[in-house]
Amino acid sequence: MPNIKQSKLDSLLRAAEVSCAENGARLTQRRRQVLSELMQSSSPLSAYEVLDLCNRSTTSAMPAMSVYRILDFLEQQLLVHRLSTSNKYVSCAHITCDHKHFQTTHFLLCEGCSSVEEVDATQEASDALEQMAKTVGFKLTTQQFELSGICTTCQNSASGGV
Amino acid sequence: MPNIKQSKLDSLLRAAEVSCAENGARLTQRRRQVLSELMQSSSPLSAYEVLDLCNRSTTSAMPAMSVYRILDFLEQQLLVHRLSTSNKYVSCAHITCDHKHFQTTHFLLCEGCSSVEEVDATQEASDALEQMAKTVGFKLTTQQFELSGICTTCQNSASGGV
DNA sequence: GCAATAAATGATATAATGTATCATTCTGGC
DNA sequence: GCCAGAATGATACATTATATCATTTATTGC
Repeated sequence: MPNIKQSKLDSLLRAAEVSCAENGARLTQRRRQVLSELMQSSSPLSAYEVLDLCNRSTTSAMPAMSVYRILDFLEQQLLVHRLSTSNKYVSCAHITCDHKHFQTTHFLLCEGCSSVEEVDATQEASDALEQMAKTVGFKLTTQQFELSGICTTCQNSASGGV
Repeated sequence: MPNIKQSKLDSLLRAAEVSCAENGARLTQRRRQVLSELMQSSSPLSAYEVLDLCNRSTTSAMPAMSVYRILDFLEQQLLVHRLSTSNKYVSCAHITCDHKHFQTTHFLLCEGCSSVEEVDATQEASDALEQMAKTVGFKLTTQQFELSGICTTCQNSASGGV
């Protein structure tokens, strides 16, 4: 389901390439391929789903091992995020902007269409959660959650499908 | 690591049995065994870790299938919780009290000792998160998160281990 | 340009995790 | 005791993830 234009995809990939270069890393052909599949997907993909997509669009088969390695790499580069509740991956929504990740990015998962919205935590939410942890003596290290809900589109089309 | 007394364990299991009975369900031998292992563990356990523990303490081997079925059952009965970030299970901290779960229970995971603290969401936190979702049109369905941090004990023993 | 080195990927095997399916045993009600 | 339904056993298999070593591809110094 290619829900973005080719031109948009190209500019995203170019930005990702620059981002890698700044870290002294390279966005190779394979990495670009994996990232591209994630960018074109409207919902999170599992490692093997990515693998299948890659092997569908190419003649040379990629081994599972490579996908896991590449996903790890892309995650380190903050180009993709791993959703721990579903064990799936999404491409970062902030590749083209100068957004910095401070471990306060949240993911809103739509139960209707499986789409994902990436949002920055509000100060109020961060404070409230920190305070909550504090009452039992915990010191939070990361604040990155996955919240389940229903997106605008699915709320309107009451059926809740794609 | 049996970090609770036998008497405490017994009373927990008795409470669990009553709780099941109220729902017209039964806490069978196997279910009791699985629940007991989780209660005695100071940290979350994976399905196969539970399986190994069960098969260590009994002569008759339990198949993996049973563990998954039983964990599902116990989760439905709200006697155990599944931590989605780690795919592990913990026994509910509120079995003996009259606590009701409204999908607003959070889990604080200690990165030092892997212990888990189960806390109720504060009103402030719930509101702040709901508000945050609202800004992008999301309507939250559940609020149950897993927050990473450092517990009191590990903060004090600066080493941070068990 | 070319060898030496490091990075990335390929290839294979295997470990770990989770589920489908049907057979068997256990339980409570009659 | 017998029956219906619940629970568990047993087997096979699907899915997901990792370990390991070989090979290819890029980079660097010369």
